[in-house]
Amino acid sequence: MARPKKFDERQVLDTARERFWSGGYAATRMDDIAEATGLGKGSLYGAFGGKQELFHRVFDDYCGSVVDAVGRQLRGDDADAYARLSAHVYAVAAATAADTAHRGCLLAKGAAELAEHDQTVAERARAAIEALQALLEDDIAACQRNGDIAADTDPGKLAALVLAVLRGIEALGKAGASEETLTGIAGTALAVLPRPAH
Amino acid sequence: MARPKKFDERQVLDTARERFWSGGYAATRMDDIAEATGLGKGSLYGAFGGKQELFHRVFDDYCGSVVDAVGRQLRGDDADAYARLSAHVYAVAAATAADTAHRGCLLAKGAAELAEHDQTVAERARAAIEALQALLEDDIAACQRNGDIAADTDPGKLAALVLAVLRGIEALGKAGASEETLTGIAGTALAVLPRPAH
DNA sequence: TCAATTCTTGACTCGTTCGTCCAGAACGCT
DNA sequence: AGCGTTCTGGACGAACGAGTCAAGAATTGA
Repeated sequence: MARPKKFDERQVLDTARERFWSGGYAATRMDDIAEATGLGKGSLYGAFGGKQELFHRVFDDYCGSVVDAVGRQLRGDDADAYARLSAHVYAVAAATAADTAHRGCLLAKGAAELAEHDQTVAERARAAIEALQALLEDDIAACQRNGDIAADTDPGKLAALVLAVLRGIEALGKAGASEETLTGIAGTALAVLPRPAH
Repeated sequence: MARPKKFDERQVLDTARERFWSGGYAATRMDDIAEATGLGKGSLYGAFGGKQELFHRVFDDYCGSVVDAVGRQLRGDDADAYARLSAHVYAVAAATAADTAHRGCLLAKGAAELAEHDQTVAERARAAIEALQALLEDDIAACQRNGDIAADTDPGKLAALVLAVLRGIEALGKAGASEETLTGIAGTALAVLPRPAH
């Protein structure tokens, strides 16, 4: 019926994510993205609408994939709940330390740059954070059922604390903290979680 | 000898801070700053050199004032060390919640936007974070001497954890967390700090 | 008062960047 | 093959923003 698209939308979004991630929104040029993807600007605008809309697509995708990935790391049987929590916290510290370019997380970076002036970004970020907290809360509740964490503490409160520590690890990583420091924070955070008596 | 400056450098820096803070670096125009201060662009460039140099001045100032302010909150006698720590943690949560514009902290925002590509900003942010950690460590060590926190935990590790929580509170605030959530995190973080036996 | 010096103003230059537009290409259907 | 439709590429327009510059203003010392 009509000429089919020559490019893979998924691939273009990935490339755009890469650019926005390392440069930020304002500093990334549409021409960059066009060149990086090999697309002409006409195709780019035709397919995605404009810079802001493209960023929203990328940001949404990113938030979704982060929540998915964390979900895969945290969901499972009660028996392994604490091991999964511990692995996740250390994984975030390691990933942040390994990010030598200090790009941090696009969720945090995008929110920092745009949340104040872009309602859509703000809302999406809020939703993603809420989802992450829910995942943590479920896992912590499982830890409590399994006797790995004291049952007399509100799992929601502990989840909020752990989430804050994770976001803090990333912020410190962006500010140049060493891998040792970040791993140390992960360990200390896990160590101070209240254990059941005996 | 020569015509004296008509403007107050301090005031210009404050105005520039305001602009950079709410708009970010890339999205803030020198014309904006010129208009906001009432200065002509010539004076602005004559006095500060250029956009990047002006931002560096603003950023340095900001980092210095944050470290100073925290220092004033945390330094004092051993007897009040825990009260000061507690007050500080709650103060950060309250301040973040009160920041309805979700601007967050310029230190975090600037680092997020520029640390990857601007060596000077990265270095300054790292130094500020290190100074904050040192202040926390001193206060926590005082708490331990006074018997408010278990003495068998490395104060440096606890300080790193608390710092991560504080940075995390701010990150969550920017993502839209409620005052209740933020205050809750502050309380939970203080509650899980290890107490001396009896 | 005059000269020397530094500050001020805003118009100007020049590169940059978003978004548009259009001629032509690729495809499926008849 | 011919046609309608959609995609492609890149030239173009228009606005914008960083930094410059030159003419004039304010000030002190002689």
